[in-house]
Amino acid sequence: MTLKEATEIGKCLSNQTRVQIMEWLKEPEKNFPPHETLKHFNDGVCVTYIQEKAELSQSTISTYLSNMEKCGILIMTRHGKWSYFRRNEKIIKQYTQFLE
Amino acid sequence: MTLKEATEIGKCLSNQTRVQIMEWLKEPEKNFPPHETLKHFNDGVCVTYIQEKAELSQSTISTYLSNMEKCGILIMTRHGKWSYFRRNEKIIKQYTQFLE
DNA sequence: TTTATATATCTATATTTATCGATATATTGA
DNA sequence: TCAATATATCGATAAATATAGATATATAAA
Repeated sequence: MTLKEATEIGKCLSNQTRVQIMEWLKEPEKNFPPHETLKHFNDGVCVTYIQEKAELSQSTISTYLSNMEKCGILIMTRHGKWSYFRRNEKIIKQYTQFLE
Repeated sequence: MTLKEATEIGKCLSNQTRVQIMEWLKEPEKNFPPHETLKHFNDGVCVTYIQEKAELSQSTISTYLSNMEKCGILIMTRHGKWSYFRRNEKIIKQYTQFLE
């Protein structure tokens, strides 16, 4: 992991809501209602559920999640009209190892 | 570690120079000249050396280091007119465990 | 005690980020 | 095809951060 990549991750983790989202996504089944279409959380949680729980506008949360995916800490999977986001544990591990 | 505390650390790690400083402080003897007064790096590196290497103004670096100490990732030790800064590995570990 | 040096703090301005509403795009279902 | 829904993107403005120079403070050295 380069300095630049680590800094991009740091920027995503410099806002309380975004850190909170990372925490929520550790346990989707505990923090979110079940999806109607997908019967599991294997691919994470859809934007709408995250937005409702965060209580910020849809556009704000969409931008957050997009940037968090761009820097690698989230993985997005599209199913039909839904975008599901989950943690990218591999990159998160690389980041924490970089810091230590 | 609380969400708030983790976010404060994230803010410190959201700037390339500050992340760079954290990296430099992993190996002070490799990245900085020896101090004239103190003959070791046990307490870290003085502000002036960090400032010169970072090539930003003294006030900027002083503020950076002060904030990094406030959120816990650095430890400051004062010796005479010098302030020495070193990594706080314990808090860094707590932070990375929080993220994982 | 005066002077020099290291660091901290204050004030100001430029830049970046936060956040929203509006709108565009994509997909599904009627 | 058309309407509804989910998400993404755009444009604007408010708030926060970056950064410097000036100045204050603390300590050491002369």
